[in-house]
Amino acid sequence: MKKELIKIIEDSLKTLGIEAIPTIEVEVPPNESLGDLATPVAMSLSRTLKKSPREIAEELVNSVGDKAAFEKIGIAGPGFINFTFSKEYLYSEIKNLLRDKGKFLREDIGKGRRVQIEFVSANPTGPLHLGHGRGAATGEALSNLLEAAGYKVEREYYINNAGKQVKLLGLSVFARYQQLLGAEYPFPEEGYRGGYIEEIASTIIKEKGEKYIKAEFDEVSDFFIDHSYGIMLSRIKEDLKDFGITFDTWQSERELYGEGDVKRAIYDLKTKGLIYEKDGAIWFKSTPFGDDKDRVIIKKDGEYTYFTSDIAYHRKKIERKYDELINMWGADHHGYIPRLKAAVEALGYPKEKLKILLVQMVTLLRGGEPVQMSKRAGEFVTLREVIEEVGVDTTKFMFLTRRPDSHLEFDLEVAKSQSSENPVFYVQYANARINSIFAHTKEKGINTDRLCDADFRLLSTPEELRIIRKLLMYPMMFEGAVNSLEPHRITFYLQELSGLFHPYYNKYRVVNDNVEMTRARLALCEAIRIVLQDGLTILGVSTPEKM
RNA sequence: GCGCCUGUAGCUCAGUUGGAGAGAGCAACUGCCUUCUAAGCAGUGGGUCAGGGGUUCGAAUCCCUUCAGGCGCGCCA
Repeated sequence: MKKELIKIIEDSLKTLGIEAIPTIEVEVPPNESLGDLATPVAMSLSRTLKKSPREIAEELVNSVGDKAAFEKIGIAGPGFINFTFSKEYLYSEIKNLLRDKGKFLREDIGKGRRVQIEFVSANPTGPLHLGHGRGAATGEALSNLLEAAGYKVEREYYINNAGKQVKLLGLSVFARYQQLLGAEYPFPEEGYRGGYIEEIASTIIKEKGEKYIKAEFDEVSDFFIDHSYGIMLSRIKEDLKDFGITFDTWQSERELYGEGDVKRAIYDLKTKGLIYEKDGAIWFKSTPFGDDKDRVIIKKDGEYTYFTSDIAYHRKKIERKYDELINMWGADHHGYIPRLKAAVEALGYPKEKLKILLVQMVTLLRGGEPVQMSKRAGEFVTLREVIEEVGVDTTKFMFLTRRPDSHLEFDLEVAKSQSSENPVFYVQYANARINSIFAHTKEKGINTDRLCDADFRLLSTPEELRIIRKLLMYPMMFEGAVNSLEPHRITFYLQELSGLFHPYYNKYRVVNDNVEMTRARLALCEAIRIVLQDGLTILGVSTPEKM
């Protein structure tokens, strides 16, 4: 719809002999009585052509070639050109949708380009909390969206299993282990205090008995660390699975050390003269690449920093030759962006290749009161608890009806009390109702084959035409969502589409005495169902047959 | 102190990358189930787009500034 219009506008500009044709912008007019689509192009041409916008608009309108596609073309306001498509055009497009939905719904924007999306990547030192859930839902929806747009998408989870944090996890479990067996052992100051630490300690007792009692931690640390983080990681995987999130690859931080990636990264920087020593530590000269200070990559005590392995990690990503890299981070890591981009650029890669999307914090409330989310203190509500309390689809929709970079207040009481009113059900219900209509046709023995051949001219009520127009907007909305990397646009679109269907359903009977009319309306319902299911699938939300 | 994000209806949030008279859901109130699912429908009320300047044909959107909230500024991850 949009593409065709742009072409028509371009053609008529050419007929007018205008040489410098700008990128034609097309938008939806604020009021539907004005038309289906509008362009402000006359206004932007006004300056270069030294003519008034309305004058240009009139010339442009007069030179439109394909008049049959439009019912009317009007000029309004300061010089907007409003296009109202003809019914014939709408009918032929809806027919295309039904005939070949893949071709209609999909815009091949990616053209097979490879993109890797790294998201969640929570430290395996505790269960996933709600903030991780937001990243998970958003990352999954974005991945699905890009995949639908013709990108080859790889979803990756980066496992921080090498540093101080997993060591602290091991030590926390070790301390609990000793305490459970009645041995005196001081719990680490900064240790993880959640109940899961004790659970892990108990399983170790069950499996290994008192084998490690009164041992030195340093001697058994490998076991405690590996065992503990292994359990945490498998729990995280369970949580993600139950939340409906899948990953293609799991990159381990340890592996980067084991396979020499870290050494190679340092070597690369060294040969570029970007490494120096100061105060007993080794530094990476990141300031020439836009960072505000240089960064330590090997500490005084000989240990690497987290940043060092991250450099290696991103070097490896780039070596894998993705056309684009997307990292989805919690917004609390935003200060880390300049240094990582500096590293990417220092290694000789264009930093535009790496896009870092921030997902803002989730403030968890219960009845208006903030709930603590500190992992260390062990007081936090897990993602699992939330989805058990309010449901997977509702939780996802809570996240996907918001811009990722907006702060979000998630009140458990509100989420629960509203869960039956949640917009997700409104959309799913529209789909379920349509299923129900088709179930009804079966009982009545109505032929639902080849609905694309129905007589669309029978769809002439304002409601029906409005629905058709909305359906035809889907590709335009889809393209916008892809280009801006904003899956939440789909969420809003689906609500709007459902908001047209429900009143229609209420006012008109799809299955009625007129066979041809029934088939035409069934065709419309089928088209709605196709779009609803496509959108919900991209969002990672289920499409129940019945509700 | 510096940097990033946010401020739109009572509440939670959209606002198509600068477009036309500012939207949705929830909450409140009034009606609608013997016919394809009432998780629905029809209707009513609700705004200084945080404040102030600027840029231009045109600003919730861009720039400056003030205020408010959140988050960062480690040889932690």
